[in-house]
Amino acid sequence: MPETKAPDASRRSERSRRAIFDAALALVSETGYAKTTVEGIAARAGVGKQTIYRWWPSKAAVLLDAFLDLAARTAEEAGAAQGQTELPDTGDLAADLRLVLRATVDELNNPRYDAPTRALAAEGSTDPELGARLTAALLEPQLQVFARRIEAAQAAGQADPAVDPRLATELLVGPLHHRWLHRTGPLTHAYADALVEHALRGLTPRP
Amino acid sequence: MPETKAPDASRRSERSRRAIFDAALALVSETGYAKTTVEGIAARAGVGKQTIYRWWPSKAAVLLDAFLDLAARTAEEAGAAQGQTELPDTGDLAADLRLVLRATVDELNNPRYDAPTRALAAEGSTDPELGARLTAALLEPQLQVFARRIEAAQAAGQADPAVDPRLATELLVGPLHHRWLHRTGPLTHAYADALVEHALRGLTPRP
Amino acid sequence: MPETKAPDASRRSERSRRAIFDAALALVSETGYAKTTVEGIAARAGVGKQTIYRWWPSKAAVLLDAFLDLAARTAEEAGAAQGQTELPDTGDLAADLRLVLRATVDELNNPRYDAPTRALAAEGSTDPELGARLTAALLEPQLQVFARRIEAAQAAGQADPAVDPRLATELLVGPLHHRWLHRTGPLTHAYADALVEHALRGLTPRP
Amino acid sequence: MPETKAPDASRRSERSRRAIFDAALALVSETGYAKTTVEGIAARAGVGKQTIYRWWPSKAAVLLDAFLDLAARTAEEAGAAQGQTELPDTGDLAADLRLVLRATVDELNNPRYDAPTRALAAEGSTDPELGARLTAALLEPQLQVFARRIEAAQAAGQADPAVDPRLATELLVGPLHHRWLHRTGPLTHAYADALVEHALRGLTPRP
DNA sequence: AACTAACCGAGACGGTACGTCGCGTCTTACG
DNA sequence: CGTAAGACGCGACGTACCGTCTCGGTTAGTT
Repeated sequence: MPETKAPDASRRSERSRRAIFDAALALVSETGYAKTTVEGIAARAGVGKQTIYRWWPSKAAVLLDAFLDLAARTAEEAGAAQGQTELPDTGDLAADLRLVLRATVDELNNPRYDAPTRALAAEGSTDPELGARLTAALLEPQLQVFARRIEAAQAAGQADPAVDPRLATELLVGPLHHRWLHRTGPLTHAYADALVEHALRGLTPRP
Repeated sequence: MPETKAPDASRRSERSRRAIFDAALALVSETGYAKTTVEGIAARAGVGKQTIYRWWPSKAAVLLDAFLDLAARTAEEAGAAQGQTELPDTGDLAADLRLVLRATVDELNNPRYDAPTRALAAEGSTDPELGARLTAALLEPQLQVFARRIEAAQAAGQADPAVDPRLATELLVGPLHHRWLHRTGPLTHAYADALVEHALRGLTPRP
Repeated sequence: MPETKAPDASRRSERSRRAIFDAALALVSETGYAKTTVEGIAARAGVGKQTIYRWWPSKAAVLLDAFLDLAARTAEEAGAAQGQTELPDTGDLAADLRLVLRATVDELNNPRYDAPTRALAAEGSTDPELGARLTAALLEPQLQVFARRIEAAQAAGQADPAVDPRLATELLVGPLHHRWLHRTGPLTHAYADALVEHALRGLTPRP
Repeated sequence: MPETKAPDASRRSERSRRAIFDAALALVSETGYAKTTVEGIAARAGVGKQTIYRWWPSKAAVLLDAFLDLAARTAEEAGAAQGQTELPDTGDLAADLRLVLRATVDELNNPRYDAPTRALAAEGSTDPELGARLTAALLEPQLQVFARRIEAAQAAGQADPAVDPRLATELLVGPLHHRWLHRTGPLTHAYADALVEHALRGLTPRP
């Protein structure tokens, strides 16, 4: 086993965990990721540094968990009942995709999420291990929302069954992320709509 | 006067500049961007730290210039005459796009470019100023290659003139970068071809 | 009441006490006093840290008790009946002093005692409270051995009654400890003998 | 060579060196050796920690040099002209020894010297390397003062030439240090005088 | 040909943060 | 309730780099 010393998770202080998440998110929002330090997080959370290092290997890992926790709480208070993993299916594929893509645009425009998301994306692109966790926990579920809706559309004869749903998803999300990440243009609902329209033309079933 | 201290560029040591670029690229490739330090670059280049701080404001700026220099040299020895600014126009839009997108795939797969590119993308996504320089110097020219070819196609009646060439470009490049950055799938020529095909269906002129 | 929290000594685990003493002495001998930690003692003794802190206020106090215990056990198995409190009186003062001083030399040369004794002496010289306990428990009894024998000699007319027995004792023990503590020379039986001789005779040339 | 990285001593900042000495001595006097930290010394001296670690291996080494420096400065402003290494020789051995031993008593009673001296003695008794430096730099010169005077007395027929001057010195200094270190009695001029008298006369009753 | 002003290598400096160690307290589960 | 175990807040450790700041020692471009 690669673990040299496994702390007893059952004795973990929930109080500290929460305080660390809050402090981490607050500091990243206020001063940016680069200027956020483990020492600073510990001080702000009223926690010993060791308590951070006991449970996380790096600043990035702390922020990832903090962000995951934030997302989970947000989702919980929003979707609550039916679970956040499901997507709308009104029968109108374009309309449904627009809805979700517009939501994605809103999220990327939300300054509360922007800073940590950029920081995590940056760190994840460099650190493969963290990138994998990040992808699995945040990106993949979001992509699945699109992919499943497209599969449903294919089953219903509304979309070309020959197209890989995965590629179709990337056709929608890829340009959006690209524009966001490189700040090469404004992220608007109109842009989301245009993306859906042009991506769909490629998916429209052949007569 | 914005500059507090303007070093005399005419007396600058070309020898040191080269050595710093080489050291920076080597260290980023070998140990990663995060573990690369200004001190390390200076030591490896056999250069005083001050010589770095005299000409660049940050590690990222050094790496950006180093990478730009690498790209310029590579382009020079490849395209020689007219350089990378021109694009093929065989009359077959799909074929031309495939050609360039496949080249992009090859570049992203080249480990020599992978590490610095990721590092710069990461740093640029966090630091807006650097991001702007990065986009202007590296990303934008590449996007222009696509955009101009698409405009030419529109002028020639091979593509729907109603589509924003910029958006069309993002439809091609966005998914590719997304997959590369998040390592969510293999980057192959087949993938490039599929991207071109489905993006084009959206661009095909209406009967 | 001076004690804020008086643990019930009657329920104390003798097993743990022994284990702590053994671990403490072993660690001090093996790695030195400075590198010996309460945590290390607890781990080696298979004991919770709290069990140490419940009964001792500091690392030095543990070691003092451990050393006292060691001394007691050693004395018990050696002197058995009347113990170390009595001294030989053969009528020959010089011979008796030589005997005891040689024993002291042997003790200081014994590596088993050397490390803890040094550690305690060091700690005691800095921490007055501990120093007092240390002196009372270890040093004073040893000095009394000499002082009483000298008093007896004075009573028997073998020694100048004008001399303070205490000072005479220090004249014997002081140089020995000095040489040991500062490692300024070898500790041998010959040295012990010379000390006795000159302390008794003085430096004044004989007529 | 055992040195891994030798800093360039010629570029050393005298300003920092002085500030570190002052801070170290002040802190030891004010809060005691145990509570004095390298971090604290650095902060008080307005110096980076690395500047301390660059030139000294440990807190004890800093204090040793600081104390040596203090002693040197004190000696300089006191003995100035003829050099502090020489001793009085009035022809009366007892008087001369009393004079120097009384001075030693005064020094040990001086609170300015007491704390650092105890700390160094403690550390030196545990750390052989430091102890050796300490002995060589502070203790040995002091002992030489006595030893040389006694040798002169032997040459002049005032002292038994058969006695090892070294042992005679220890007979004087040992008891004094013993009493000081273990706080087993008051350090007075009377005590110094008594020591000289009995060391010279011996304990043997006069005929 | 000497002067001089800049860059250059080297690296010491005041700092900040790192990740680790040990302190002494507190909490949990067991006997 | 004493105990083994160990998480916790805390403080200091010794190290790594930061970006600034002298130091000589080359190199130009004047004088």
